[in-house]
Amino acid sequence: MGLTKIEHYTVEQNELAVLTKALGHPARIAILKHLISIDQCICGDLVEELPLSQATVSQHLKALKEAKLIKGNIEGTSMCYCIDAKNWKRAKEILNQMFDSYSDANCC
Amino acid sequence: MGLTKIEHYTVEQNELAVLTKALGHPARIAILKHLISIDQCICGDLVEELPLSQATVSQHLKALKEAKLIKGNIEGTSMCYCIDAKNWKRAKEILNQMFDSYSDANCC
DNA sequence: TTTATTAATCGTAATATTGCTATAAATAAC
DNA sequence: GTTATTTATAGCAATATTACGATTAATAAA
Repeated sequence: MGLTKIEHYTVEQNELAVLTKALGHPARIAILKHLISIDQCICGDLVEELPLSQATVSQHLKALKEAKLIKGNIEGTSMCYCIDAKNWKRAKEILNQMFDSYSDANCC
Repeated sequence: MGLTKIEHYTVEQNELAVLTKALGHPARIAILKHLISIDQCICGDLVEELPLSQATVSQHLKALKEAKLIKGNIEGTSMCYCIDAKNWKRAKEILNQMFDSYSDANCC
């Protein structure tokens, strides 16, 4: 089928899944790390950083934007993509909430 | 194509991508949360918890196992799936390493 | 106005994922 | 041995993802 029935899960579960799914590609990880390392960015730069075509990089940027991990501002003739500070923090929080809800089990 | 060329990225980037990709489905998030909440588990229980068939749950468990987020031990006639404590900690660490490498940019 | 530059989108193809039913394999209970 | 129980796997169909080249749209430069 290939169709995830999101209505069967909680809002929280879907939020975490959407977030991690957006992170789940090395190119998108690479984009985020690059954005972090240089503090700001335009897409042209990224295409040179990545082993991908301009169209593919644009698609990955769109995915990151939809997950609100980055935001894009028009900067004259090009786009300035940046980490979305607010949602970056929230992403970290909800992930750590999950990680921290586990404390060594007494089984296995 | 649908084929990610992992050889074009760093080991670190691929590790993060593999981890987050494994987390990127609400059913797998739900499985992890359930495992955490009850400290131990057998698959039979899970099938009743989730809106999925036994076969599909088994597949998701396999994905989580391959990402080393959980481990399965044979427990008599059934399987005992648990959070993989060591790798759970590592997962948290490498994700936080990324999250913490960002500190509010001075752009946008 | 014409010509670059930049980034998004369209169309396409290959591969992956999701999910099911049916089946297999392994053990436990009878 | 036969029959349940439990989990994994095979096989299949539908949808999603990844990636590309080509095109579009918008602005800047000439």
